[in-house]
Amino acid sequence: MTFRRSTLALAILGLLENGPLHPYGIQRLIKQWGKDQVVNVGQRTSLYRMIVRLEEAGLITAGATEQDERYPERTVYHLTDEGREVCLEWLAEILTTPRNEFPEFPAGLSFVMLLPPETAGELLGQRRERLTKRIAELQLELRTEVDGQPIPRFALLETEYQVAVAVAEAKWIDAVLHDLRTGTLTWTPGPA
Amino acid sequence: MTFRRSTLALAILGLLENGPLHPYGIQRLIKQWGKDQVVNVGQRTSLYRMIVRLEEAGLITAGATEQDERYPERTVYHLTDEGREVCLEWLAEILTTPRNEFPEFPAGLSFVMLLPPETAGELLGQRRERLTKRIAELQLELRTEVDGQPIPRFALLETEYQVAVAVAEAKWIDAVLHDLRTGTLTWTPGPA
DNA sequence: TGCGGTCTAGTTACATTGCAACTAGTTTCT
DNA sequence: AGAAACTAGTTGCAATGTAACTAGACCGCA
Repeated sequence: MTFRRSTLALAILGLLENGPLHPYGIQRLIKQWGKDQVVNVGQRTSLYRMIVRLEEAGLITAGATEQDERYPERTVYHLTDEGREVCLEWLAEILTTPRNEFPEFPAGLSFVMLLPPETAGELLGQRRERLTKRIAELQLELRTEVDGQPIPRFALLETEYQVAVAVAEAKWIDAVLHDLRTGTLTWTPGPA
Repeated sequence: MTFRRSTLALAILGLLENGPLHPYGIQRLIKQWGKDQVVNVGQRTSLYRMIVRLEEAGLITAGATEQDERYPERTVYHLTDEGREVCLEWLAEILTTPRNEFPEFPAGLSFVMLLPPETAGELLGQRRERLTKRIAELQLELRTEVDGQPIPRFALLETEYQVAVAVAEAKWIDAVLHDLRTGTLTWTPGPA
């Protein structure tokens, strides 16, 4: 019964290395640290369900239920030794092995020829604009300070990476837009 | 009842622009055109289910069932006008709007600080090697010929894009590896 | 001619994820 | 006082992913 790995499970285990925490606290922490950019915790449904499954699998255990007057009781979870192990294993696999996750943009690209080249150009132009904004946002994040101190670089690697990739995409689109304008790249629309 | 978009659904509609086809034929075509790099058709389960749902939604219709002596009967599907419309709408949204799909590598990166910096370096070094191979494979694909003719560029945009992104990732990793070696980037392992 | 391997063409079952909506109390702002 | 936003979940269904199983056809070769 090897537990199937996922970014959500990794994030939960990873955060619990930091100390025991209750579900809502995990979600808040992910958001506070900006990790919600790389881990999907939008709907808490998945989070709660994942926590249950992790407990069943023995990777985390429920500790005392904290009782604050004004909040409903909150069960605090701890990382088990096995959980710690699994977390590091996953980390190693994820870092070493590039894996195709079928994002939608390349899939869309592979059907551009259904559109007239001018339309394709307009659409990609819009994407280019949005990418510019996104890059600016990410770069802002790289420069944010907490208590007057910049965040240490090792805690921002994923953002750095996202910038690198987004910039590469933007450059590639620029090249394509150029070739569309000059007519170097063109096609007759419709089924190949 | 707007049909939820997905790369698989897009691929099916997109391929049917080309002419009516039976399920297995769709899968084969996706593989032949190398689109299986960007559209997940590994298990046919999803494909068959998607076809059923697309038909229920009226985006495709079952035509005659082709009867070849030696094969089981194969129902041929056609694109409907609505299907054609939806396909183009999706294409426009996909091309214009960058969307976060939470790949696992950045998620992993955001927990590197749990590992000792040297280990992180080794793991990323392995990734770098595999990326090199992957890039070579993709570039080979860009240069393949069919009947002595190179494939037209507009049919290879998604591969071009994948190369651009993979190269950017490789360069970023190189920079990180450099900074790890020089000690510019470091941290003390364990929970932050 | 029989054997293994591969291709064609699916189905069944179960695990996991994602999305939407609903409950219900609390704090904060205006 | 009322509206918005936060805390802290639950329920239910739709969609996707993963594994494994069936079953006939074809292909090379020993």
